[in-house]
Amino acid sequence: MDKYTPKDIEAKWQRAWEKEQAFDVPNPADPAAADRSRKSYVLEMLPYPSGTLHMGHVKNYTMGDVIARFRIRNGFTVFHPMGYDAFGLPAENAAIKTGLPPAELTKRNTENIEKQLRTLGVSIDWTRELATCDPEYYKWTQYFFLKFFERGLAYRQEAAVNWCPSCQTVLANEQVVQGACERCDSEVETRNLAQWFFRITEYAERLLEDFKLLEQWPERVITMQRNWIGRSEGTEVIFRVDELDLEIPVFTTRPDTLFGATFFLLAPEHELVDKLVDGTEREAAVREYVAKTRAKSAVDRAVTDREKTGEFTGRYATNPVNGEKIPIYASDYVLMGYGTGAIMAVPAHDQRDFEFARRFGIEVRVVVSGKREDGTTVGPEDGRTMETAFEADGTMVNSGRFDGQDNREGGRAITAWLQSEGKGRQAVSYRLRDWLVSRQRYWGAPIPMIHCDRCGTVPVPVRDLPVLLPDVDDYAPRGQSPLATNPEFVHTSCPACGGPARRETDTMDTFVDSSWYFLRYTDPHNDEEPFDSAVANYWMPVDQYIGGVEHAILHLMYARFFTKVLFDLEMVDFQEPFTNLFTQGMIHYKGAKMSKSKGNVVNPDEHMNRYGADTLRLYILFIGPPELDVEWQDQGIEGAFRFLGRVWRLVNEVVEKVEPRRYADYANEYDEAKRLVRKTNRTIAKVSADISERFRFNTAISAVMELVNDAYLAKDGLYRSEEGQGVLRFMAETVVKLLDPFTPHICSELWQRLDHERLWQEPWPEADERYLEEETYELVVQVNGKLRDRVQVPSKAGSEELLEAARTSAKVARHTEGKEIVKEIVVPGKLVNFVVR
RNA sequence: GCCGAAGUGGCGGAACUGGCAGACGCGCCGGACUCAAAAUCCGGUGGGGCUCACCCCCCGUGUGGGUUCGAUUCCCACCUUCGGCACCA
Repeated sequence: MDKYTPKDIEAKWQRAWEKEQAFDVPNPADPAAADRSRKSYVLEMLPYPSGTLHMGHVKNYTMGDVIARFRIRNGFTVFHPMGYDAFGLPAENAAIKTGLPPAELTKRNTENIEKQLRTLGVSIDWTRELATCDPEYYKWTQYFFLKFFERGLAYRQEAAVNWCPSCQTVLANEQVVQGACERCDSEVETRNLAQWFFRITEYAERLLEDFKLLEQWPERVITMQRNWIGRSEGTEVIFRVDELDLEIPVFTTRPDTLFGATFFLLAPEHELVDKLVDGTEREAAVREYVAKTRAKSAVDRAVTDREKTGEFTGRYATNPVNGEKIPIYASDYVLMGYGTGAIMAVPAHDQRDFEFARRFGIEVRVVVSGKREDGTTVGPEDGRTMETAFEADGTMVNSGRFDGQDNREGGRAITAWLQSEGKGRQAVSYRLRDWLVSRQRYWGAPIPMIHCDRCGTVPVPVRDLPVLLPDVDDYAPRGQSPLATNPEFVHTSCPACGGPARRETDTMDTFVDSSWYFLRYTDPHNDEEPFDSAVANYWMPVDQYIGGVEHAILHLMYARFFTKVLFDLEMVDFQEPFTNLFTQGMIHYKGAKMSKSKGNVVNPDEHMNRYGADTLRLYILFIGPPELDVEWQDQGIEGAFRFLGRVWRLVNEVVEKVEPRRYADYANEYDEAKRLVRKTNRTIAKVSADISERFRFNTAISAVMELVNDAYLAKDGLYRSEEGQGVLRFMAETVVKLLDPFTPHICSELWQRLDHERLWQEPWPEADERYLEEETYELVVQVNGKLRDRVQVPSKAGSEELLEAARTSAKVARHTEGKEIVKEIVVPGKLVNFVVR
């Protein structure tokens, strides 16, 4: 018998798959009429080509490959494409360091990644490969930008935005983590800049609503998105500044406390702040406060336990419900980005307002009385003495004609009254903000807009797309896009009036690129349009999407948003891009997540060289449940390799000792043989269920290991009879068939040696019902819930029979002797329990 | 602070609807093969106790309670770890 040499075997079968175009799936001739019931779109999140694959990628693509191969063999037409999220900062930063153009560097990296993916043996339709940095691709990204612009969904506005001083670019809210840049961890600053936004807030309600279409999404991903969108219901109340004849709306979730508003706050950035203090004696102090706030970093400002600060504007707002005039302050605990940037402050019933009021000596007026959690009560006169705000529900007091009402009901009544008076209305507020998509960096898709002094901001006509990314000499970020340094790029003529004009020099956030790539796969070479709708409607939505949970909000929410816009544009006929989502856990090493900075990275290439792709694939799935974080163990992979060696020797021995195509009729087998037939069938059932139902690859693999272990123990006896040999051949073929999705190379090789061909097309085995049931089983016998004995009983035995069998056990008798049996519990198929006293 | 997930041998992890805790793998121990080693094959391996040949008993799934004939599984409280959000009015 020859040795198991993964290198040769893997190269051999990778060549075979390529030559046979085993995984290429053409589009149907008439996609609109084609039957969609047997198609399956299996997709893993596309990699960012950062040089080499890491273990997370290996896990991701192996999992996708198992699903894809399993579905192919279950008769599905599996659509399984691959591409590269090739724009982005790292390539640009590397370019700055090495001087190599990002395009060149990226090309080199994508080629390397492709090679690695092929070495890993994933079943990809390579004819559909794409890179988001190719002009043939980003032409259409720009096209969508124009479509969004047409619909008013893309707009440019000056706003306080997140600025990363190290990346020298603005960032979307989603890319700021705890006040720091998601990429480089630098503290993010706030700057007022004119930037491009996508109006994702307009889709907030639909993004929430359509969670109901996503039954197979992990609950936590949905929860994270739901929290991010942050819908809250409340009331908009209009306060007036009579002196200046101004109206300032505020949003509140507690209209019931309106009578308790004793002051009014504006975010320091609020545009009205200027107006309120202009030319007054408070002007200097307020302006200084505003300036101080602006200088504060996002991190500092987010600290919640620092003392409340603010500055009186000298103006008063009129409370619509009682005509009371309350002082207006500017304070930095009011955020410009949420609600209206202004709030009514009710210190008695909001802890933050309470702290502010105590500090500034403002009246605290209780308008809801009730019981605190600690049992003490808060009454109408307690405003002066209370030490914390009372935020719970109760009865309304100090609230004029609403006194005595339950506060929730009273809140509704107040809202209704405001509405009838034209002084307020029911309102919904979202935490979600519009998606900031412009970046002051080089390596991205140029935003296809032109600034003309006469016509304003004008879109580039579709026929002029793509707006090609020009060459520049210097990629270094200097606070404006490097594209601005290329005069030939910047200077152009206005598409509207023909006069001289300047191109927009910002590029798009790379999350725009990855918000529609799954659609381009369906029609990747179309140069007339981004994709043919009928073709996209045929393959989409993605039946199974697999990726890291780190994209729970960013990519997954943006892609959902994009799909909904495309639905509204009537380019697709579905509202959600990914029907099922599986989020994989991370691989830890030495107690921490693998990262270059920690120096605990395990390089997949090394292991592929040493043990082969099959071993790596097998181990990475065997290591633990795919959705959880797991710990990489260096010696563990050795075990996976040993197991494949065991399979190799077992199957080859069967090939040598058993004539081809010898199968026995197992119906009348002797015990030894029958046992292995049963085990084989049970393994088929277990592996099939584990793969299809819960992605439990680890237990599927261990089931095959058990079968192989049993086979080793039984084989020497079985070789001696023809029937036994038939059973062994059946076992060997089954092992190869079941293992194929995990370790396709060695399985294809063994399948060939078993005198068959094209395992990847072989129908998935089905368990024979007749062999799933045993004739007898081990009945557990307990006394008072404690295990005392096990007895063999016939499978068909009834309760009486089981009790009888249990009673005859000597071990049981020892524990029941001299005691009274008060109860007998019989669970057929499982156990008998005697309760004694 | 709020929301969510998870705590099981020396380690990674099993246990489907409440019914044999520790499957499978790693590591370790022992045996076979060998001049020897590696590889391979076979066996053992949660802790403690005992009048310890594998007979038997007790304890044991983060902690403390509860429901139940019976709880890793359900309920309550708490502790720890990880992830998300965090002055959102």
